[in-house]
Amino acid sequence: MSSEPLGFVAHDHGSCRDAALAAAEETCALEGLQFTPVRRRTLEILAEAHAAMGAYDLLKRLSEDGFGSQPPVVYRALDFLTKHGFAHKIERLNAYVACAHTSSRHTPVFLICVGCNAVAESDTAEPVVSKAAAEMGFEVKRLVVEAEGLCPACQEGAA
Amino acid sequence: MSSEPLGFVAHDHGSCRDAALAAAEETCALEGLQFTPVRRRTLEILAEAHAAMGAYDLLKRLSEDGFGSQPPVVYRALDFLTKHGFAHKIERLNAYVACAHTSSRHTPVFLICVGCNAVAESDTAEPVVSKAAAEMGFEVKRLVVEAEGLCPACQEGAA
DNA sequence: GGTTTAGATGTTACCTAATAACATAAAGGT
DNA sequence: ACCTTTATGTTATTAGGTAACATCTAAACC
Repeated sequence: MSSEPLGFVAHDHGSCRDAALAAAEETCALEGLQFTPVRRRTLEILAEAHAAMGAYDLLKRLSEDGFGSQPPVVYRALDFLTKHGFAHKIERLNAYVACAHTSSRHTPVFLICVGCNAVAESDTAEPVVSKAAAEMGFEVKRLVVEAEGLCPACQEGAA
Repeated sequence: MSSEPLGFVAHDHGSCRDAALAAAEETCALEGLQFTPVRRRTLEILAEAHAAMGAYDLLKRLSEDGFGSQPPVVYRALDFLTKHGFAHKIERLNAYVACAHTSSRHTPVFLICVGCNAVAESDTAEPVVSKAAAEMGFEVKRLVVEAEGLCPACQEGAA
């Protein structure tokens, strides 16, 4: 459960959740951030799902758990989680995932399987773009790299 | 107007439009695709705007021009244009741009200026991801690479 | 202890993005 | 001419996201 790419291999999602929560808890304590019940629960749901979830699915789960039922509830929690790197938005899917790299800040690359909707997170995309950007004098603040395709299991299924 | 990165330099948008339309026209003739009035007009609007446009802004323009006024009208045109590479979707913005590389198929990298909303398109991102993907046995079908930041002009403005 | 203030949570109301399902109208092939 | 495919248009609905405002809680201050 270190920072190596987790990929599409089968594994225990329970320990993913624990790791994600523990990491967030620690960071929040360190930086004086409020890891409140909604925020905690939101991350927990994401980490357990271990897949990209839409904001409204997430919201339904939250309201079933006794939290507010209106969109701002979930969007504020997601703002917090993404701002501090505990979760990421998958732009291609308008959906959210718990961060799989509990260690530190990074420029994630997402691999989205169109067969089973699993999402794997891998590190270090930075170098790719910097060349093209530099040529134009463009200063990169944030980078989105998302690959759609087939994970190993779904490649077999397709054949 | 070749396939070199156009970037954020000032240039004649009129000739961009002509180039984009000519290229689409040619490809459609070659491949037996129907470059119908709505599709043509949609690409034309995008190419003239020379910026990312939301689907609903585009739709308003189309309906003012006498085409249908309901969402599917524009989404179908956009499906056609993006499927054949005449336009691209900017996932980060839920918006669409005419393709700046009239020549051939490519894996575009988009540089999105958060200062002025200009979008530049550059080529070749492929190599970046292939390594991470290969490590996990992931087969990439489509790649989204979008950098947010500041273009040269807006960097000066910020200072 | 009581007060002020900032941050968090909840609501209503609304806007933008996108798709499903169905009817009609042209093109294209035989 | 006839049939089939592709394209266009509609209505209706779902998903994604934000603005504005009221309330509550917890530090921080006196």
